[in-house]
Amino acid sequence: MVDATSTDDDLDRAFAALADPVRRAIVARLSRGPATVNELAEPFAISKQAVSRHIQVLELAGLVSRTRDAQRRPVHLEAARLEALTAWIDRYRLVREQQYRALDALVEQAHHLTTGAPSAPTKEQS
Amino acid sequence: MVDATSTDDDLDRAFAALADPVRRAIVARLSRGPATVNELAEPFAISKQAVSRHIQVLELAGLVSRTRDAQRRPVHLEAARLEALTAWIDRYRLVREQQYRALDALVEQAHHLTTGAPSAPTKEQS
DNA sequence: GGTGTAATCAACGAATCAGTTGATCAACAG
DNA sequence: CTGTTGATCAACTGATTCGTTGATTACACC
Repeated sequence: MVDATSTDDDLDRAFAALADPVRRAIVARLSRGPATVNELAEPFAISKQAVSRHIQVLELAGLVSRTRDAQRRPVHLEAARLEALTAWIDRYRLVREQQYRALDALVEQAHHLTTGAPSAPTKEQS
Repeated sequence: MVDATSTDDDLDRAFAALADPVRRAIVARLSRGPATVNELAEPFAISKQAVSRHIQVLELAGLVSRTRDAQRRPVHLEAARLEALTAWIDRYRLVREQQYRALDALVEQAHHLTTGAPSAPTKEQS
């Protein structure tokens, strides 16, 4: 099992890496198996160098790794880092928000009561 | 019941929003209930205006929403968008990569064979 | 009205990023 | 050795981002 707690820097790089449609497409493509830079660059209307840089960003984020085959450098997806991201999100997505939502309204009311102010009857401004 | 398939732009903004330790800390804090800008700004060594902007980024990403209470603007976490992110990741994290990993080595071998080159005397998979 | 508080807007500088083109490196093939 | 292919490096530009300070809006209390 992978270390569930990534450093801030790890998360920074990983989330930032996925904040780009080209890089997400590369991840999607790699989930179906490894590919070379040329193969990955083909679907896009940008230069091969740009794709190479995108891959480097993904690699620094730990989302992919590169092996070696002669001149080729097949890129592989690193599922572990993806799981680290879901691990982070899962900590907060099962939110106990709903109940607090109602509580928030109560606190608001309480504030008006303690300050003696009448609770505003449907704020409308002009 | 949120649309499980977010647009590229939605994902861009959401992932980018989480690619910052301050904003992630805000999300973490909000998972324990709504808070005002001042409350959210307190733990950080940056100006209140900067935090306000961070919240705006999160809001544009659909990760939080703001209600209204007099001068205060309590910020609430939007769990739905977080789930949209895990939904995207989950599509690729259960990767069939491992099997392709081995296949990759085979393809490499095949390449050497078809080109008549002697393959490295290493790979042996029973 | 006037004061104080919560929050945003506006303008600015420093830093980072995505893309480009041109040169370079490394591994083959002849 | 020469040529070709796969891929990266280097330098440059335009756009975006993060933080700052100063001014401004919106509301509440007196």
